[in-house]
Amino acid sequence: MSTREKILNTAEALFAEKGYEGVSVRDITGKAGCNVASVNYHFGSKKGLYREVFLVKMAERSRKLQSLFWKKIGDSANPPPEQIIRSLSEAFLRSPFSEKERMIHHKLMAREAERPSEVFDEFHKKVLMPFFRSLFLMLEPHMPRRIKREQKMLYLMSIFAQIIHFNLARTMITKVTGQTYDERYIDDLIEHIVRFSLKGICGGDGRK
Amino acid sequence: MSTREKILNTAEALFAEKGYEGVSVRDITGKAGCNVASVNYHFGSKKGLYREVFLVKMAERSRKLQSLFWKKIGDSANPPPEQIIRSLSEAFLRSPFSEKERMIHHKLMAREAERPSEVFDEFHKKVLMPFFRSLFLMLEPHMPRRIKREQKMLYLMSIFAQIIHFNLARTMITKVTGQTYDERYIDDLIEHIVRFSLKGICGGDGRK
DNA sequence: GTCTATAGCAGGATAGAC
DNA sequence: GTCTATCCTGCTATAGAC
Repeated sequence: MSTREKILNTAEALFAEKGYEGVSVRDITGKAGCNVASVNYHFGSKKGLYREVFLVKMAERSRKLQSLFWKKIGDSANPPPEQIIRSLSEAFLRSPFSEKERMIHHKLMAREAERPSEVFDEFHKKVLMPFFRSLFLMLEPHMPRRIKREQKMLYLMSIFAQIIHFNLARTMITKVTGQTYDERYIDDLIEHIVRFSLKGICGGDGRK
Repeated sequence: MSTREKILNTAEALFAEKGYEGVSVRDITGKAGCNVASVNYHFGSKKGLYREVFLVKMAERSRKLQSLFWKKIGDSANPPPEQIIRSLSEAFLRSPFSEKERMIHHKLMAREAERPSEVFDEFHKKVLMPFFRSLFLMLEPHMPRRIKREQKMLYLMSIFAQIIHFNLARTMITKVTGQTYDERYIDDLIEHIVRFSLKGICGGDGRK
């Protein structure tokens, strides 16, 4: 792996773990096994490195997650809502990355959702928004008819709220439930999100 | 207001906005209008100040939120699930604080949920856990019968996931939905959380 | 209790050898 | 491209006058 890549990988792990300000260039280069100057050589500045982490690593992973989702959906033009929600939950809670990488992804994403940096606007427009839009179009026919379009959007947000939260607030959840966060438990989580959200959106058991 | 209080208030606003590492003692004392040494005089260290912010300001607000919730519930021994969810959403999304203070509270809380500091354990045991427990006891009878206790706990987590997320990811939500985050919209949010979660928990319209 | 002054160190960034 | 050495700024914390 090139120095550039090593820095990129180390940096995103540390940024996710401790936040941008919580990490120094020396932390990164130290852990990556190269000298302090290399960050400035390759990325211009610490800020430039963060930007690159987001626009390269995060965007790449997002595209992978999205294509995994579409693979689960298959080529059905009109998939049942249960399949949509389950595919979404599985894509974001289980695969195709290591659990460490999944955490990195969600932590960085949540941080940007909460306090967007300059990079986020571009990322949002190019990567997130198109995906949200097609999800919404698939789910919208299954929602209650009478409510407004803006309120319908919230149904989608509620699903993501759970996915993000169950990925992030892991420490709190294990404290509250007393469960360990293993593969077995993640299956339970997915099952729960599907059951809860399906009823939440469609009411009843989700069948029309 | 005493210097001590001014520091405490300024500090929590800044910690919430930029995170612990993103804020310097100079930022805090500068904005609070006192000298740099005052933090060390009153709180021993920057860490001690953070600790105090959490154990005093956060705990205080949490107790207020919880007692507000109980007031909304009234003295009914067995309130209907809709009332529980609505009271919860209203307590955490609307009142009794300014919108700025509500954001402070949720940002600090989310940060601790994600990456707990030394203070959090104590806070969790004393403030959060008892509240979760009584909420669970009230909601549990309305949940599907067949599932395990640990999975039932997740129903409660799903409600909090939404409350936290709709408070925090405001920037993203306004971007996605195109809505402004005013009082009117918050009413919509509460209405949505109640509708979605009630169906999610009980299925159907929530009536037994 | 509040201030100034300063110690002592860690931060990001750069220059220049190799 | 990679390294060391170094600059300078800004950090936390403390000493000591008032």
